[in-house]
Amino acid sequence: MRKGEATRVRIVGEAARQAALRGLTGVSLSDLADAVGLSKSGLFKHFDSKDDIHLAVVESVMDRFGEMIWKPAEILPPGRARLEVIFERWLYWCEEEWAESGCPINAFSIELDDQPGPLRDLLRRRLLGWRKTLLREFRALRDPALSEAEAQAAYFQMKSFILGHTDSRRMMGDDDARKSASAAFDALLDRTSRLDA
Amino acid sequence: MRKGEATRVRIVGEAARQAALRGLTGVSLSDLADAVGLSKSGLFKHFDSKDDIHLAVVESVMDRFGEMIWKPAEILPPGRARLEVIFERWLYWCEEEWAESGCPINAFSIELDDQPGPLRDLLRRRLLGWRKTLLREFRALRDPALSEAEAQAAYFQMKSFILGHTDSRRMMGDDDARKSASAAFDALLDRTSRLDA
DNA sequence: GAGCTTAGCGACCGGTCGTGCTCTTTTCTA
DNA sequence: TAGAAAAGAGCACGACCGGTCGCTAAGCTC
Repeated sequence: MRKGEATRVRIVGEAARQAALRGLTGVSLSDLADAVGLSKSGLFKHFDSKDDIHLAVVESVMDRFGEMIWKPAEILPPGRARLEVIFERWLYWCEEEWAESGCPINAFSIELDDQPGPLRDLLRRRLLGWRKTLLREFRALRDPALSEAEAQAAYFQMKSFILGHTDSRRMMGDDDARKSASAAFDALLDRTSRLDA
Repeated sequence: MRKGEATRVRIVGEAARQAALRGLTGVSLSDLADAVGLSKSGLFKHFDSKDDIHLAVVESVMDRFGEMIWKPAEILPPGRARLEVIFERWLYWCEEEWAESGCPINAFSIELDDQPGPLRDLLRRRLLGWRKTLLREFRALRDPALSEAEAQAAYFQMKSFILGHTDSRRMMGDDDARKSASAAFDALLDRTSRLDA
C-alpha cells in the first residue's frame, strides 16, 4: 500500500496549506482534489469524509509542530537556553513555515473554540500536552524550582507573546513584531528566573 | 425610511453574532434571513451583496467596541486608572459580551489577515486607530512621558495578554484566564510606570 | 506473470450557495 | 388621504457543495 500512503500524505499536506489560509471549513474538496492532481472521488479512497480529512490535518499539523519546535530543543539540557530555542523556533514556525497563511494552530483554535466535537477535542488534547511540556520547562528554569503558579503565569505570557506576534505582524503589518516578541520574552525570562521577594 | 433603518440594524447585529461563531464567510444568507425573520431576497433591499454585509458587520463591531471600551474610560483622566479600566472592559467585552463565540475582532483578524481587499483594509484601519489611542495612553502613564518605543512595547504586551486570555479561556478551558491576564497586565503597568535604569 | 487488491476516474445525486427578477404590501410624505 | 417610495415575498437561475457508484487501470504479492 506504498503508493496510497504517499498520496494520503500529499492530500493532508495540501489540505493543511489551504486550511491555514481559508479555515478548515473553507476548504472545498474540488479545490483540494485539483491542487493534488486528483479527482474529487479519488479523495474518498483515502478518507471517508471531509471531517476525516479535518482530523488528519490537525493531527499532522501538531506532529509537524512538535518536530519543528521540540526536536531541536530537547538536545539541550533543561533551562533558559532550551526555552529560548523553543521560543525562537516557535516564532520561526509562525513567520516562515507558514509565511503565506499564518500559523494554522492559531487559526484552528479560533475556528474550533466554539465548535464542540471530536475535532476540537483532538486539538485541545494536543495543545494541553504541549502546555504540560512547557510548564515542566519553566519549572526547571530556576534552581529552587518555580512553583506551579509561577510556571503557569510564565506560560500564559509566553503563549500570549506568540499570539501577539502573529497579530502584530500579520494584521497590523508591523515589521518589528519579532523584535517586540523576543524582547518581551527575554524580559519575562529575566524576571522569572530571578529570585526576588 | 425609519423602518428600513431598524431592520438593517437587526440584520447587521444578527450577522455579527453568526460571523463571530462561524466566521464571516461561514454565514449563509438563508440562515441569516431566517434568523431575522426575512426572506433571502428581502436582505437585498438593505444590502447589495454579501460583501456589503461583511463591511457593515466589521464597521458595526468596531463601533460597538469603541462604545463599550473607550466610552467608560475617557471620563477618567489619562493615567494608570484609565488604562486599568480599558483593560478591564476589554476582558469583559471578550468574556461576557461575546460569551458564546469569543471576541469577533480576534476572529476577523485571523480570518482576514491573509485575505487582501477592502474588508481587511477596513478592519486594519480601525485597529490602527485603536492602537494609536492606546499608544497615547501609555505615553501618558509616567511623568517623564514614555518614549515611543516604550509605549509600543507596552502596547504589544497588552494586546498579547488580551489574545492570550481568549486562547487560555476558550481553547484551553482555563477558568483562571482572567486572573492570569489581569495579573500580567498589572505587572506590566508596574514595571512600565517605574523609572529604572 | 497470474490474480487479487487498491488507486483513481467520470458521471451523477440531492441540496445549498449567492443573487437576480417580478410582483405585492406596507410605510412615509405632500 | 392619494400616491410615490420603500420593504419585502416568491421564484428561478447557474454554480458549487459533499458524497456515492460502477468501472478501469495500476500496483503489489505469490
